[in-house]
Amino acid sequence: MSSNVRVRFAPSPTGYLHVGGARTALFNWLYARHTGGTFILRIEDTDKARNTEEATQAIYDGLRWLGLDWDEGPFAGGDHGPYFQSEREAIYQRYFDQLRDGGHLYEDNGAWRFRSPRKSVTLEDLTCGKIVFDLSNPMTHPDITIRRPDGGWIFHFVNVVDDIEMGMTHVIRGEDHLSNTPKHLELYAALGAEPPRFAHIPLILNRDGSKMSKRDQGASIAGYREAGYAPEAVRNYLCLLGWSPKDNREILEIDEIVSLFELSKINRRNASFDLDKCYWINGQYLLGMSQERFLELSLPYIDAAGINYGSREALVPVLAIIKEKIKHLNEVPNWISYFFTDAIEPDAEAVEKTLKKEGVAGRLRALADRYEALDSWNVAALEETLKAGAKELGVKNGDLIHPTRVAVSGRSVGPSLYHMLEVLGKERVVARMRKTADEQASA
RNA sequence: GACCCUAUCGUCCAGCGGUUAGGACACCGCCCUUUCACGGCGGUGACACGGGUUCGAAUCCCGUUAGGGUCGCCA
Repeated sequence: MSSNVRVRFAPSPTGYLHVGGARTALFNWLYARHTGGTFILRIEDTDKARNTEEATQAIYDGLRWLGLDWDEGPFAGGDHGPYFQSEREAIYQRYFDQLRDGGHLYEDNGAWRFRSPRKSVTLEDLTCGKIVFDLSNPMTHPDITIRRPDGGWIFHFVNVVDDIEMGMTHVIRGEDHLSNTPKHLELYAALGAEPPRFAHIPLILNRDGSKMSKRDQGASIAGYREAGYAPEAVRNYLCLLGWSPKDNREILEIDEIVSLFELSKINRRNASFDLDKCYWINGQYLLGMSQERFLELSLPYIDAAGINYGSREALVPVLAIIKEKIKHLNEVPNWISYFFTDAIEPDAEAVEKTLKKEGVAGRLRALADRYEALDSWNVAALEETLKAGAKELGVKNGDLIHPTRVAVSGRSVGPSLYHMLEVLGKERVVARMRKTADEQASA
């Protein structure tokens, strides 16, 4: 399916990729993919003083991480370039001349301003509906500046020019631009251009209702990667902020969201960002994803932690037993480290609570002996042996389970004990149990 | 202040003239499980307020209030 729909994400590289910006990009991308149109990335770097290379990179990284591929723009090419406003000087000059020759501009202290026709402007917004703006009062709606005394261009002008030049059919942007739209409409009219259709989407606020800014928790897209979120989970959550499939489902494949997505179904209310919900969705994704995907996503965190796992194959059974236990990928290293080293650093609290008990050393030795004698090393045999051992020793199952867990992993929390023992292997399990028993006996 | 947008559980969404106002997160119980999670069952919890319209309003209209946005030689 293809269409003539052309939409764009036009960030200004002055900070990091923010969830609000990512959501705007996402909705544009969804609409392009839904309609079979074209998604364009345009970098609005007209403010030389505030633009940075890192911020531009963060935009690329964030969009790629979320899987929002663009069809035209930096790296992608396209025949409507260049895609950096800083490289479009000649185009702006041409449009500027057109406006000036048409008598729409006047100079004011070296800056150039656009003379508003001072009429009422009607916007047929695809998500907000029909809105009429009365721009007749110059006190409340002053003429906009389009060019600085130093020759630099102002957002309103270059944004409109580029949307004309790049053939945009729809402009999907944050509601913070809603009040700017009548000015843009005046510009389109003065330039004799057909304006695109507009769709203003609600803003994302903090839990307390305040506007989300770069400093707020959860604001930076890069932060989600660092915190161990799966990109598909964050993307799913972002889709739900202002849009829904209308049938109470929340975890949806992106392909299905693409097919269901429509601008008219976007909410009108600002939404506040709920980190708890995003966290839960991430857990759901981790739970539901394939072992291969889990491995692929976990690897960077494992490598960063410097765990010497040998081969990917060695990682597979270990990751398989912790996958449903964790909610964040950055927890993976801590959950698997003791599978790949004997240099365990025991958790002091766990040792104190479960190992510093009367008779622990003896019980560990007794179970270690039984385990050593085992012919088949599997979950069923391990469980059976432990329970039989507890019976013979006259203790509760827990009196063996907890010390064993701490002895072999150094932690009180981990995967299912029997699965953990199975993957660890007889040799290491027996050795660690005996070593711990010796330590406790001599302590 | 002017203009614009918005108003359903604490949060995110359903609802679009007649529902015991539904789901999810969070929270609180219970079950499962001698770890931690997952899962299951149940519970607390909302139509901002005031006027209309209508036989009947969460749903339509007006006002008030509240929140957000815009009013830059930022984008």
